[in-house]
Amino acid sequence: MVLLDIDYITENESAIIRLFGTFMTEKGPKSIIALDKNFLPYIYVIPIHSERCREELAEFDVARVEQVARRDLGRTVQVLKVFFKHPRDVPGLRDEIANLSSVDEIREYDLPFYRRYLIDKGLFPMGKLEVHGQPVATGEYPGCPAEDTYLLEISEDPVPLESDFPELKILSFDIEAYNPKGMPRAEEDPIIMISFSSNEGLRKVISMAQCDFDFVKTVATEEDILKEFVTTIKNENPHIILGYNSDNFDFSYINERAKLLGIPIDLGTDGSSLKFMRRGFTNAALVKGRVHVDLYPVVRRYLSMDRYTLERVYWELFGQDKEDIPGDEICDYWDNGGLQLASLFKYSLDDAESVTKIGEKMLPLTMELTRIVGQPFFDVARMATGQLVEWYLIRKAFETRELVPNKPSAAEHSHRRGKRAAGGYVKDPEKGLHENIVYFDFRSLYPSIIISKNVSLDTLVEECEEGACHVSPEAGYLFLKEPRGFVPSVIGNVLTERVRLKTLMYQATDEREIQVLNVQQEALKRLANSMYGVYGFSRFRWYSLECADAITAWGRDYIKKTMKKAEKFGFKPIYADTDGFYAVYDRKADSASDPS
DNA sequence: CAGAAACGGGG
DNA sequence: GTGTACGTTTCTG
Repeated sequence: MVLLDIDYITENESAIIRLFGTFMTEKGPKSIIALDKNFLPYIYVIPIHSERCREELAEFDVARVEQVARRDLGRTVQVLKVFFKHPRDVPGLRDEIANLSSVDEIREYDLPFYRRYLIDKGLFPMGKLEVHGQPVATGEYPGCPAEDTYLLEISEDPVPLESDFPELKILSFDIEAYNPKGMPRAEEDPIIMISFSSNEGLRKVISMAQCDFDFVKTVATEEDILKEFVTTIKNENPHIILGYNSDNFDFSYINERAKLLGIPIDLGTDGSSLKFMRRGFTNAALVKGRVHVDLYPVVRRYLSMDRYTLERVYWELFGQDKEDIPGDEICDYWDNGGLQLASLFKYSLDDAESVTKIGEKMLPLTMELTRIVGQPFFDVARMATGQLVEWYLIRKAFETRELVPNKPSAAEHSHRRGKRAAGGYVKDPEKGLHENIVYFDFRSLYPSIIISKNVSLDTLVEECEEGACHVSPEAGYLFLKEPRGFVPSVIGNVLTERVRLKTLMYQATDEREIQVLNVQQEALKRLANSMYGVYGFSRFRWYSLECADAITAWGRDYIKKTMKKAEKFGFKPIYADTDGFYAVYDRKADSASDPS
């Protein structure tokens, strides 16, 4: 099966992991839910005194305790792996355990259960895996009553398989609501149209209004629009549902109208209804077993524009204007009928089709990041790059038996924000119109410094033998040359893998293969380029003012030295920023030979 | 000027 | 859900 999503449910006081997937049958793709009953949540406890700690832990209602060896800041430590009976036990018990007199510190106590599962089992969403086990009749598990879904209880660990990009069915939708007073209010303003577009050619607009277009499906009431909305999605059975600002607008609006009118929006492959997850101050709309992706946050992250309206994004990606009906005129177009109503139908469908097109352009990168970072597509599509890097490192830490540093407390966070590392070197540009400009820049300056100077939390030392350390300019921080630090080794591997993929890409002849390799190396580039920020980002688990400071100090040192050298050859710098500078060639100043 | 509040996308 | 965005712009005292 291809792993689309993951969560867990509770039955008889214990947690059951649900792997939502899809597999091919002769009749087309079929949804599958694989259940795993054999995974327990755990945290690490670093004891002051191991025996005494085990005695104190015996008083707690935990499943079991194991002693294991892990790496922490360059040292091997013996830690206790404390298993709990249920994820919900963790928040309460961890604090009590942290306060025990025999406990120094607790670690990895706040990783969501399903993410822990993916990491520990070596599974990657959007990748293939093999599952073995017993089929289960639907209805035997809470929340698994969907008829068309294959339900399986797994008897051994899922086996991850090598796989190409999965071919996924994408269904986009867009709603129009009646809005006589500006933005529509869900308590009173009805939905008047819902349009669909799929990557398999579906074009459909549901409305209670009539129109001659073949894509229009006319129904009697708003209730019927919502029912037809649910039926269409169930029939199309897409892997991915796309919208634009659908987390906060379309799905929220549909949910509120459906509640008001008593229509169930049971779109999940387990038969569950639409859910909303609070992510900070914003919502994410969740359809179990399918991946709902809101393209708005995706586009905001990957494209740099002044505005992110659907029209602007479409223009940016395809260089074409899109027909637009200003928001406050939609109710007039609806009320006036005739030609105006017809163009409203066209506009609505066009929006859904634009979403499909934008999705086809933007999703491959998100898909690849999902397969590298190893967290659900749903989450990756909504994660900031800092989060992506962090979850990538957490997985790498598990693979190399490193303990993950804790998230900063609120106090620690504000303390970190108080003092920030100095930035890159900037030389203000010299005024005037310059000719014969040359540009010099370091390729991936900061990642290169991290690797070559072994800048890492576990290599930073107070003192060291002559020649055994890299010494940073200015503050003089010491980083051991050996062994390789955790973050430098991860960045090193990412860059090596990227070089390998680029080599394969240049050798490849198949157009599709070239495209895929290109997206893969792009994803790694994105990851490597965000990784240098790990030390400077105040929310980050691997934050280190010393490391951040050392990196920028080396950066300033390199750029200034390079500029000085360039000046000797007659290049006069006119502007510099962080990892590069602009210079004009001044023949008179050139004391050396041919500057080329 | 600093800190608080609003904003984004959507109709 | 082993949880609570985010970075930037505009307003206010």
